[in-house]
Amino acid sequence: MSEQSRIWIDAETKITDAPEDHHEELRLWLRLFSVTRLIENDVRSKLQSQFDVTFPRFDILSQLYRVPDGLILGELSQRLMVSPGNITSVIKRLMEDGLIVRTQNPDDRRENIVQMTAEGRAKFAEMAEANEAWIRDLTKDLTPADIRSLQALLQKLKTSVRRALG
Amino acid sequence: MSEQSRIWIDAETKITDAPEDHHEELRLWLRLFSVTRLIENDVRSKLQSQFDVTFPRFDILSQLYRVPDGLILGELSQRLMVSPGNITSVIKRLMEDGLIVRTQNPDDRRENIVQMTAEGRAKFAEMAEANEAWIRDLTKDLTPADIRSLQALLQKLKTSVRRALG
DNA sequence: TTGTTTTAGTTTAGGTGTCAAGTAATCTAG
DNA sequence: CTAGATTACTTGACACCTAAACTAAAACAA
Repeated sequence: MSEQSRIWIDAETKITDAPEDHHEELRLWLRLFSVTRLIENDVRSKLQSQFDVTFPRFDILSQLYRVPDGLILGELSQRLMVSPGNITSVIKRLMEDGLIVRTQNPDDRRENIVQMTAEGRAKFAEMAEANEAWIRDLTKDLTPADIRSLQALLQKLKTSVRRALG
Repeated sequence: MSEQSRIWIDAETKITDAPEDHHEELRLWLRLFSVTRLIENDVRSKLQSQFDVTFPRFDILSQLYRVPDGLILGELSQRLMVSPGNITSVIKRLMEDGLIVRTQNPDDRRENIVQMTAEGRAKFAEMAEANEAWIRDLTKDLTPADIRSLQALLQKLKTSVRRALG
């Protein structure tokens, strides 16, 4: 097998090509997963090389950027869909970098609010702009109508998943 | 904020609701990412609790299942879109579990072919069936037409991404 | 009030992920 | 034939990630 042809093979390429509808949902999931990973890998490597920031840190910053009053750690964990135990350590490193601050809520000392520093906001603004340009570039073969349709269908899928999860 | 309302907030919910088309691509990516993570988290936790297998191991097994002759490590790495260094350690553990075997290619001793054992095939068949049922359940609010449209649009997106990546 | 339960976050153990540097085998140009 | 590339894979350092067990604070209930 030539090197050139191998590049285009991935997780969803090789499944049985049965015309019956029985496996279409699985095929859909495999494609969803693979295209997401493809984009995520590209974004991650660009964030790393151009801004020396990891994808998870960027993810946290983008949440906090839109909420100047900050978020409780648990809220952050739910929005990012990652475990609470994970947030703890990533937050610590972002604090060490001076990009966010953390304050205990005096009215409920269990809660800790994190928010961005001015430095964090400035750095994130730069990254976000680049990120948006990357995404526009990656999606440039889609028409506005494609994007609207995809958006709507993904919303419908998400609703379906959430309903199934109870 | 009530607990009930918080559950439904996540990465793509809170972005600015500007009606201009300028941020639609980014919004699309955020939704794609969040719905993928939602499904992946559910599948991972079910694989763990019901079969004591991790998502990455399942991912490797599902590739090997369809290729009885096995795959070279590098091919596996490309298909799964993960780094070669990663494959090494996951493969080692799958071997220790007796689910796969590894053979050096005598014609090119740099290459190592991995393939499933009978035990691996049997265990995977069970998991794959459960997995397909989970996915059907998660997607059950989508019509066959929805699924076909999504499939086609994701294919178009993937082509766009691949073209952009060169 | 006081004992129980719930909630917010941390810690630990272990698996997964990248990148970069390293090794061994093969290829290739001269 | 042989020195320098290239290819396949491994290793090590470090970052993420989850689940489960833990601590501390607050809420609740008798």
